[in-house]
Amino acid sequence: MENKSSFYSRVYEIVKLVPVGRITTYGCIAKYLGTASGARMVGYAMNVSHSDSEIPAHRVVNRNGILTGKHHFDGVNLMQELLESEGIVVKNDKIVDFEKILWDPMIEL
DNA sequence: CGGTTGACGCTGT
DNA sequence: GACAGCGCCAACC
Repeated sequence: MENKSSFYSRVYEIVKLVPVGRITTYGCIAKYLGTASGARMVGYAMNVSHSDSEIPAHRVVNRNGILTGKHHFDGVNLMQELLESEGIVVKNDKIVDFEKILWDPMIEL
């Protein structure tokens, strides 16, 4: 666990801890980091996460369970494909049973 | 050191 | 119920 001062590094660690078949939200991560209002920062951190191929950014969605960041992937369908590949059902760019598979670091940790 | 940005969230109309 | 605007905080130029 590298203790990086960068806010992003912390986000990476959280996302990496998300188990397969589960997802988390920007707001939950932001809140867990102490910056509840900085949900945008979490999303921005994911953008930088491209340097780290170990980060399943597709498991991170907005608080509605919508694949808001799918546009940032290699392909618009890639994000949904990855989620479905892990057993997550996605419909209309939204995660089905989103609340059921939601993995909240504040609760799980 | 200051301005801009950004994969969000909430409240108001 | 849908849409728009504002706020937040941290990194980047």
